[in-house]
Amino acid sequence: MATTDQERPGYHHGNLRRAVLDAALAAIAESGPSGWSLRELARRAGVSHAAPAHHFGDKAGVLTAVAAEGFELFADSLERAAGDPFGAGVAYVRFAVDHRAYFEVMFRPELYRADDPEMAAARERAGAVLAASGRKLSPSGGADRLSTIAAWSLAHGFAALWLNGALPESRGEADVEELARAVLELVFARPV
Amino acid sequence: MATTDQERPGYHHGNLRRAVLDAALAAIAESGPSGWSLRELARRAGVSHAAPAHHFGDKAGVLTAVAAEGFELFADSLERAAGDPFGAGVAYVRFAVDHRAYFEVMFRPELYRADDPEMAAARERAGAVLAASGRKLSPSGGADRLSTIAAWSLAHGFAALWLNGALPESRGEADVEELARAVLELVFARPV
DNA sequence: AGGTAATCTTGTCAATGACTAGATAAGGTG
DNA sequence: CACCTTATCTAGTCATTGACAAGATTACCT
Repeated sequence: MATTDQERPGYHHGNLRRAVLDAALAAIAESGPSGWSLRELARRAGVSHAAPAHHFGDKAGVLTAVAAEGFELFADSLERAAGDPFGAGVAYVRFAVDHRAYFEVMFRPELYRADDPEMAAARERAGAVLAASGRKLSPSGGADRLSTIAAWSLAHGFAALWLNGALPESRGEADVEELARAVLELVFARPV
Repeated sequence: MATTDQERPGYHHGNLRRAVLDAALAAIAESGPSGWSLRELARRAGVSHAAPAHHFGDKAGVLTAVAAEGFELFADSLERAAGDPFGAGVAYVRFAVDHRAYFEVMFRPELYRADDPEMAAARERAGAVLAASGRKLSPSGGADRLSTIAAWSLAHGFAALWLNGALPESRGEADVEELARAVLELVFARPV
């Protein structure tokens, strides 16, 4: 998200892969994961319309790279919040809001190549961190899987509803993190 | 979802609007809300490539109609399940799974005209039914709004994760309704 | 019967995704 | 330094698409 447009001297861009990814993230943030064209990314990066294909193959390739990078960043965020159990839930929501472009791609596998190895590895890393955080919510045995699903669904649903504007609160000046934490505590602040 | 392809005698289709909607629903179920073209819908309905435009204007118009119809059916489903409080949550998830094509459009307002009056009315009806169901979960005063958001987030998140295959359970032979009910009861089967 | 509006067709245009062939540069090896 | 291999990028092409315009056909109403 840094080196998008700089003077490009010669034939070779130097960092086209990064530039296209950044252009894609900007475009997704502006108009969703489908509201842009490969050729537009090429224009933004100042290269010919077919240049991005060399790095990503096709449009799905760009989105695969976005998802892979997204899951890496997501895992990092969740890890940093591994302290308290609510922290992971809050971090989940915060990531969705702060890195909306990544988030909107990550959980829409029909947009990209879900069998991409690099992407799958990143996704599994995030999944592992998530599962570890979930386990802290219910040290009891037995209902573990259920309460993990519950916590995940709660965080994911809140994030999704917030992002698509279904919650009236998201159109006011409410603070996402505050509200998310309140909801999580309401549900999980008792022994489960 | 009935009169898709029948012998079309003359110049006029007779029920093109319905036919295009059904074709859209089938196409969405097969390849998502963006994996098809207006012209393909026209081909499926057996009309010229520009015929659907008369009824829907453009692609967003088709998706607006899908969303409107979806919210109507959704409200119906929720109303039928208004008996027990968990029923609404289960019905939420069941609708998402049984009417996936509708659901995948409804909560993606960037795909259609979110200010369409007919669509907004249907959405608000569904919202009202949902709020009424949520109120039954917490007869207590005070935390009402929070627990409504929690219940909604839980059901929505579970449905979303199930649909996009993020839950390993959704790839096995697990029963959605059973699992959804278990999760809902785990979270809300105690005084809130 | 006649007119009006709704419905559908044909034709068109710029934009797009995907592909091909070829040009240019970078890096290593001798 | 010359050479070669490979990565990177450009230019050109094609079928498809969304959107629009103009005109043909039909239904409906009086």
